[in-house]
Amino acid sequence: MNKVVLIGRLTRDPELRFTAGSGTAVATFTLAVDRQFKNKDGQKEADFINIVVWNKLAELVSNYLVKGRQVAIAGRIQTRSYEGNDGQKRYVTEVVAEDVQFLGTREGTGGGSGSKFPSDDVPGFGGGDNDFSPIDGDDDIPF
Amino acid sequence: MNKVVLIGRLTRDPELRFTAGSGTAVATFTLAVDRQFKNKDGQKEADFINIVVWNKLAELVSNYLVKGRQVAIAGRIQTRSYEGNDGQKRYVTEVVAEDVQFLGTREGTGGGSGSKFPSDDVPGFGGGDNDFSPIDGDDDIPF
Amino acid sequence: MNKVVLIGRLTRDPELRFTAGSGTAVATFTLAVDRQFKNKDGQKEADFINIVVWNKLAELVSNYLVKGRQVAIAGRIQTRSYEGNDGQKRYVTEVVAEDVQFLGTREGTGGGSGSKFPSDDVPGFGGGDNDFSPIDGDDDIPF
Amino acid sequence: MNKVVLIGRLTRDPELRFTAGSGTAVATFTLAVDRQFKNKDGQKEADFINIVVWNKLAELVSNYLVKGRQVAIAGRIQTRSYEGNDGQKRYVTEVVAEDVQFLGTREGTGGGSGSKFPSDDVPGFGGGDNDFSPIDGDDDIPF
DNA sequence: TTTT
DNA sequence: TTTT
Repeated sequence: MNKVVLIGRLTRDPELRFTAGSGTAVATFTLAVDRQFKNKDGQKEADFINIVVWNKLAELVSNYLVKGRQVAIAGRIQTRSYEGNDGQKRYVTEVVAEDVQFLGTREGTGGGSGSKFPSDDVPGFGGGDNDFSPIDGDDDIPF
Repeated sequence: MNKVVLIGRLTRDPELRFTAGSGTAVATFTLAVDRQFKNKDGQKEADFINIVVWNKLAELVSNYLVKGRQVAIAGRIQTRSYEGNDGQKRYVTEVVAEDVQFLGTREGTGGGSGSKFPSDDVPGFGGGDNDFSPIDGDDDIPF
Repeated sequence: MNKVVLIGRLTRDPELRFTAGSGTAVATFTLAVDRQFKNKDGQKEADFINIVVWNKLAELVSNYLVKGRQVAIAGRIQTRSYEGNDGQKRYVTEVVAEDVQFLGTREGTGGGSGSKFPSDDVPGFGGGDNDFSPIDGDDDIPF
Repeated sequence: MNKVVLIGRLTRDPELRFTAGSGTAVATFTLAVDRQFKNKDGQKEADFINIVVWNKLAELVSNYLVKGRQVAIAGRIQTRSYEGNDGQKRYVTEVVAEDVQFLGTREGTGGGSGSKFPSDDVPGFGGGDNDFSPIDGDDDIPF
């Protein structure tokens, strides 16, 4: 059992890549998730959580999400390791998104890098309450 | 919104420390969480997720959990950064446990490092279905 | 372990009551949660889930939420039974909300019954990303 | 977004049925989920949550789970209505299980109705840490 | 109608 | 009795 639900805002536009082997689409971005309580200095803080999305959902995400956009994500925590430049083993913890629900509106985007948000006529994208199908990816990871 | 639920087994006995400032108890351990699907080579894999527990729950965890023990954890994902030995900024992602439910029995422990599991007479520890109160910690982190 | 996360819209304004014994505040409303997949007739459906909120969070909810407002809720499933008018035992399943995060903006409210949504000056209510503290209630239930 | 995670014990053996139309398998049972806190009388209470499982997972569940068995369930809350015997509309809230993870051991079963729990040799059933694939069902519901 |  |  490994279940995660997050609501936050993209800190940058998603990056879309494709695996070397099968050309599977992978999108990555970071989600800023506000903490529930202020810290001892009264500051509101956030956790910056790396998100990975596979397949068709990766393409949707990279087509329609931009920096500043608010989303809800359901998925699982995944850990990986890789060799650092210094030859040291590094460990990475990220969230593999299985569902992504767009929240808020074009107005709430925060500007980012130009509106890639679909018009209200795009089928299935009018309400900000879209929920995409589960995906999964087992390919070599291009990052 | 930042919610996590995990079921897995401790890869080692918990480590218990205390914050410099207020002496708040903090326990840390790693949870091996089996993946749902085998990889392309037919191997069962696991994610190794770092868990942090604060206050009274930290003491319970370090008193009663040992390597190999199965637990369910509810909490939230937290990210931190620190200066590496090489002066480089490193990022850490971990799960702050707010509830811990002990699962399985002494038999299922896998041995670990001697039985610290409480006898069935210890009030509130008989069934493997204990659920502890939420805790929170905002102190300086001693690790 | 009993954890729920929902995102949906209020089907009506919240109802606020107070327990007979201690005068504890309890708010109730129904959340329409869109299903992920259309049914066999191609219709989008929703689940209509009864929500119960206690204490200070009940008052916040009844002060600031109106019909049509989108929210994220974290909590737990609770079952109760009561005697029906016909003397039959009836069973109720509802979600006790422990956190409520307001989503969307005044514009997204759908009007409902007049704007009770707080102005952007109200401390802690500007962004639609407020998350309130856990609450709990063990009083006699006035509904 | 509609996500649920529960850990509890079956109050009875699962019931297996098949839809009229396509003969899809559906299993139902009730899960007793212990509450985290005792009530004002110091009693430990539980919530009794109805679970519905579809397709191949329904058959696994009905083959291997018995009354008393501890499981973790991930899924979603679903509401339905039906006509009561008195012609009145009744509302039902239940959890559609998408993953089921068996917990505990044969010893922890509580007997129920004879051991249907698979031997440790059955592939994929040795550890009590099996996690089955997501399923979904959209058929007419035979209950 | 409820489990350990 | 249901929301957008």
